[in-house]
Amino acid sequence: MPVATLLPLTDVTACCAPITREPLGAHDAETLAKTLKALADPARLRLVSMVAAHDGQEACVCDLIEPLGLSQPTVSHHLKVLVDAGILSRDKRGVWAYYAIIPGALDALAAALTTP
Amino acid sequence: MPVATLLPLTDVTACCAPITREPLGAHDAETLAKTLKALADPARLRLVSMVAAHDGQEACVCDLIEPLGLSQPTVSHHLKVLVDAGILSRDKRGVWAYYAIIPGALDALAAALTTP
DNA sequence: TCAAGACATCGACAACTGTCAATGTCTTTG
DNA sequence: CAAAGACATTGACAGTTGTCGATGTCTTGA
Repeated sequence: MPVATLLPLTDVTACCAPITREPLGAHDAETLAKTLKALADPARLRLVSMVAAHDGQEACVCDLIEPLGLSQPTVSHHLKVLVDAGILSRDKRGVWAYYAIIPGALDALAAALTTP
Repeated sequence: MPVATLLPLTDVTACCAPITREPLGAHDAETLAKTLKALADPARLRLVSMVAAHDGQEACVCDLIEPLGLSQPTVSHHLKVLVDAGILSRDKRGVWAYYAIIPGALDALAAALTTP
């Protein structure tokens, strides 16, 4: 398994200048779109905000299923999308998998959307 | 035709607190997701940045087709999605339709993603 | 070693999305 | 009025996505 696949699929942190500064190249647009797509879903937005608001800024899947109102496989799927996008981190401790927001990820995304 | 459909389909400006402050409600998540979905496409991201970087912060469809490399109907379609999401405005002058970024729209979106 | 439980993965299916060719609408100009 | 041109709309199609039930994997505790 190549190392690259262990890294976030989309690294928006070092992606591109704010989109209102200069025309976005095709490649940068693809990268930024992938990250935005990961966030552009009601269930995933709620997951991110639930994780952020949880005690210790982390939460396990079992904390998220019931308030979200979706099945366990679906919640796992959404969390995987967010991890692959570099928005959440996953830390397996014992039987539980704890998810947390990667510091700076959302800010980097926001920065790409605005004029500084 | 009810008046409501003339307004932006998603009004993220007055949508919700930053998603990292408190768990997002189902309705707010839906609203925010709709706006993000509008932006979460490479072609539309490039359109937004091309419009922003164009002379006078506005551009007509004919300015955008060739650099984007997509067909005219497809470009029109993407522009409509962005207008419906409240990100771009459309101003028809003569034969041309000029699109511009609605001031504050992207900033409101960015603000919803970060802790202030 | 076995049972229970937390989580991930798989397979399937309906719904949605991006794209284009063809066509329609409306404005300008000859 | 007729022709040309800018843009929107329609219809169709392939590809993607969100969801769930069923099943697999791994850890803990008896």
